[in-house]
Amino acid sequence: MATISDIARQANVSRTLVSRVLNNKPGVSPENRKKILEIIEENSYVPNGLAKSLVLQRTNTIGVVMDDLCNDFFFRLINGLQDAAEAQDYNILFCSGRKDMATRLKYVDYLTGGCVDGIIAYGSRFDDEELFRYVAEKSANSVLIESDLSGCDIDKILLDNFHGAYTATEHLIRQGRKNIIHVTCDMNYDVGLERLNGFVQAMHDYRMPLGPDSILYADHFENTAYQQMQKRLSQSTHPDACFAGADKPAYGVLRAAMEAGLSVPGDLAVIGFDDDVSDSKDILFPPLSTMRQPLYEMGQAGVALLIDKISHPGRDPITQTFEAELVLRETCR
Amino acid sequence: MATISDIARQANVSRTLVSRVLNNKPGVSPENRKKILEIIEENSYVPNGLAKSLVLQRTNTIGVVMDDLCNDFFFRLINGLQDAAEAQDYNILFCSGRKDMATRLKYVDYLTGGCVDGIIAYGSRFDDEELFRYVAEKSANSVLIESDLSGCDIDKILLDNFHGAYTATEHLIRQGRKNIIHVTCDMNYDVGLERLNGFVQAMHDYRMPLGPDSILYADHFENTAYQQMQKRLSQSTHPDACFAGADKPAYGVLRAAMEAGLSVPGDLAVIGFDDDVSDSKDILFPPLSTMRQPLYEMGQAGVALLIDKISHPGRDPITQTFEAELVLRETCR
DNA sequence: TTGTACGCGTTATCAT
DNA sequence: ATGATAACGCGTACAA
Repeated sequence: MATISDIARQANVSRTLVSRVLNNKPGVSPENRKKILEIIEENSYVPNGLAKSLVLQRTNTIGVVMDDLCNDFFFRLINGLQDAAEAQDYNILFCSGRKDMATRLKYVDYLTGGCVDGIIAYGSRFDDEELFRYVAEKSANSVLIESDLSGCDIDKILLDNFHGAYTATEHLIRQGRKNIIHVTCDMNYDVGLERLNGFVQAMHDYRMPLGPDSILYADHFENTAYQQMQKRLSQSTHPDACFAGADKPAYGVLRAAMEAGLSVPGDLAVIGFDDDVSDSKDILFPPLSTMRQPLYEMGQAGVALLIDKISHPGRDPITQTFEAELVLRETCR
Repeated sequence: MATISDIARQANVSRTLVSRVLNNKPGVSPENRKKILEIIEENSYVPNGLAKSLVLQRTNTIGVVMDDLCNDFFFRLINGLQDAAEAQDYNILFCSGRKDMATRLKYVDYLTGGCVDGIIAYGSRFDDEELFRYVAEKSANSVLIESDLSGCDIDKILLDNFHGAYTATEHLIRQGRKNIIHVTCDMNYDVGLERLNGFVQAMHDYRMPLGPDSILYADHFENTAYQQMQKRLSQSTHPDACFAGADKPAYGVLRAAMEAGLSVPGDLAVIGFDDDVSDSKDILFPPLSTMRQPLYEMGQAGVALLIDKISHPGRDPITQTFEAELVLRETCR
């Protein structure tokens, strides 16, 4: 690996001149500039970013920690993060902290070790809390997305899951539905509880019946919700509307309903959550009404917040909350 | 940000001692070690990895470049990469080089700038070739997965797509199928062409009829194959077997066939490629027979190759080829 | 326009 | 056991 000194030696100039050429700065004679550029090309020299960052105290790089990368659901989020970062000439790095907490914390240590200017952590799993607290403690420049960690001076991008769930439920109620149920998403995530709470609150506010059969506990797989709904439909009284805590369970509900011969949205209206475009279900099922989570915008906002924090060290933490938007499609008119 | 000098000053010792404590090395009195550890804790000090890597000329980090991260299909690959890397105490970083070539090359420049010990590049899109050549040229330590770039001294992990396609087609032929068709995956990728070639070669070797209707051009979406197959089934003669270039088009074929009232595998046998477990189609469709691509193992092997190259600089490039495995499920017995 | 010298934060060598 | 010093590769005042 050639260094700047090697280049300087070959060009018979000082490292200063080479540095100036590298950074397109003035103060180099045209002849020298030309000669230096040639030698750089010859050696296919790449400046050492470590040394540069060390002296500049700045890497122009953002690190992202999330528990799982390869999930279609994150498509919009990752695109939002990347677009915003690259628009500001930041590199963006992704770490996947699956597995045990020790590995996750090791990645945070790695990232806080100087290779990035700031960290974005995504997720809302209950057992991720330790990770997020660690991030908040170790790194001055960090923002949490989707995780409402309390008691930490840290920037946050949140979605109002409670309000979104409330809105969806309210819509079903106002539509005149009488027997509304909720199928939860994975309750290991904060969002699961928040959405459940929103549902319950809306039902309560409108004096709607809420019994043990009103809530079906599922997760973010289609199958679980499908099976739960099958069981539910074997009972004598059928629900006429369902708010699901995520789109995947909503599809499970749809399948069970259609197999049971129910018409959608006639016999059963369905609203999901997230607007998870990962699956091309449009042929199998009627297009799903859902609470659209603006993940792209949330990713963008996260990066904006982080870059703002980087350029204004010590400023007070900011929390930015996004609202989910009711998108009405075929399963609920 | 506290530095090692800050810690040393507060502890009234030299940086040397602090460094020894940080790296669990002997030569520090118990009292000093205890005091230093306390002060490190107090300041929640994290050593600067940049400076450390600079002097050690080693980062213990691997960088991965791929065009798209958030795709369920990469689940096994990413897990293989991570498991292998972390087992050897390497950090692993992911960069997604979507968008324009300039951005992609920028990430390669970034990675070759010293922040990683080696680079793994994944993909086989035709227009990625420039990227891969750039990687091969700029970084001594790099391995390409799934891309058979010619004329480059670089380690490669390949899948024998031709042979896999040949095997699948051969199986259908030996099963006594008479009218076999191939539905391609995205032909913008090398793998698309290789699998098509394998199909054609097998058909040719066994003297099977091969006409313009024998090949349906699709991509890696379910819909395209679905529509192509619908069209194909509107013709008078129906195929009795189909080898699809990927699992998603295979599902499209299945759907069209089932909607047309064909029995599977009775009227139509189907074999896919990849064993893409991303979708939970098992309820909708009979479990798909497929050529399983050992992505997890390929990821592991890629990391192993890279680490080997790092520890044996200058060794000759190695190419490792994996075979796809025929997994027989319901759609073809 | 050009070059010298110092500092970024760390580890390693060699003293003491 | 402890500490001073050089080195990693780079940017940048400052001097020439």
